[in-house]
Amino acid sequence: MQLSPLAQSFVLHFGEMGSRWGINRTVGQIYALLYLAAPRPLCADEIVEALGVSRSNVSMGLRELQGWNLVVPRHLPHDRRDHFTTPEDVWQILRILAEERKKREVDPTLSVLRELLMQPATTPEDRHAQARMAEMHALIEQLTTWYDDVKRLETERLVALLRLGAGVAKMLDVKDRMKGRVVALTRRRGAAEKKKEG
Amino acid sequence: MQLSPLAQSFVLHFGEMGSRWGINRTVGQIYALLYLAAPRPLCADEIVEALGVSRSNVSMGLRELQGWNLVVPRHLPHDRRDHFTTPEDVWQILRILAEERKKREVDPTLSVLRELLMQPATTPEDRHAQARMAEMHALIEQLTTWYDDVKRLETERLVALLRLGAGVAKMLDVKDRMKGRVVALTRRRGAAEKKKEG
DNA sequence: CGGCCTTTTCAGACTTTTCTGAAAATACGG
DNA sequence: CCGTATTTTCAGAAAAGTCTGAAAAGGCCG
Repeated sequence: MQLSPLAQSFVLHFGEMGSRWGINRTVGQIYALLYLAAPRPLCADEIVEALGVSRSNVSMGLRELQGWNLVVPRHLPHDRRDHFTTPEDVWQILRILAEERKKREVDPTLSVLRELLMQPATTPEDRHAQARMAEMHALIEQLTTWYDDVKRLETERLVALLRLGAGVAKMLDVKDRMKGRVVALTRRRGAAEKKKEG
Repeated sequence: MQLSPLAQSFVLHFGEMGSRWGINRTVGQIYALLYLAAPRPLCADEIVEALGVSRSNVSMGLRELQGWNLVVPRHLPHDRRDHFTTPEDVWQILRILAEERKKREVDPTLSVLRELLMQPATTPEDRHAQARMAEMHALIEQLTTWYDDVKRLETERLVALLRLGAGVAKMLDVKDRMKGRVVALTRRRGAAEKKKEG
């Protein structure tokens, strides 16, 4: 499979971006290629040919991508070779990406912060340091709580929420003005257990 | 300045995480140190002593952090040396981080996608590739539009929005049930220009 | 200006990461 | 089982990134 200039540009761009995203060039390129091809699965040799990298490099890249759940293996009938593809739905990809990055980039920090906050602080410096850590911890908790909540929405609702944007904040004002009437309505639908209203 | 074990752990963790975040170890450590010390600014030599890295390394690290707007220089009276600190408010830090990461990690992709989508597609493969790119482009546009909207909120409101979480989606349901009454109220306050209702 | 203190630059040493080819392992049909 | 097709592993080459010390540059005050 020879890449068209169009696909080539896309693939090369993802290779470049790879470094900024903390993945390596080849991995970025493989992903880009599979993304473009989706839903058609490619086998390793097609990837080798399209990208001009070694077979072993592709093997390792595919393994890493599977570790991220960004690529899934597929078996085609009458073909012994493994084939690979990415989930087709971009919103699904977004969810996976968010989940995996959280797991790798946020969770470890959260757990270190928790641990350090448990330790007794003896000096004023340490007390100050813990106060700073507590602020960071609270922020991350708030973000991850929001994320855990939002990620459960079906895509259609997630899109609606995004489209609304800051409009939500305005709705909060409205809610305040309505002195609890919307809240009451929401409760009636069994929705408001988890949140604390103003 | 000698680091306590508590501060040490925090700093080392940020050093480690640095690689996953696409920044280097020293830069991560310098940032962690300044974050803990904030609002007290530190001079380069204090950083050198605390981290045990070379003066030149600190100089480069500080420059990078200034490029990210995560660290700002300060001049202390009666001291010719430059001092540095991070913004004290974690929400402010979050905003800066989001903005800079978007600039480096999202915007370039968005512009590549736009460019590639402008090009005429001749083959069926290219048409398919462009369709895939269009999906990705639409997703990113939606996310950045939401982000541009939300980032303008004052912190207090942003927090309220986060606390609400997926509750927003429930509010959307309520809105539907109320057959436009909330929308009308919102409009009266001049908030709903930009969004398309159901 | 000249001396002193501070910061920046940068060539190259060092470290880490990426990539490859060759060999080993695995899977599968006959 | 055997032979073939395919994938994985891995040692080391290559590339990329990080860090340092020495030297240059910058800035300030007398």
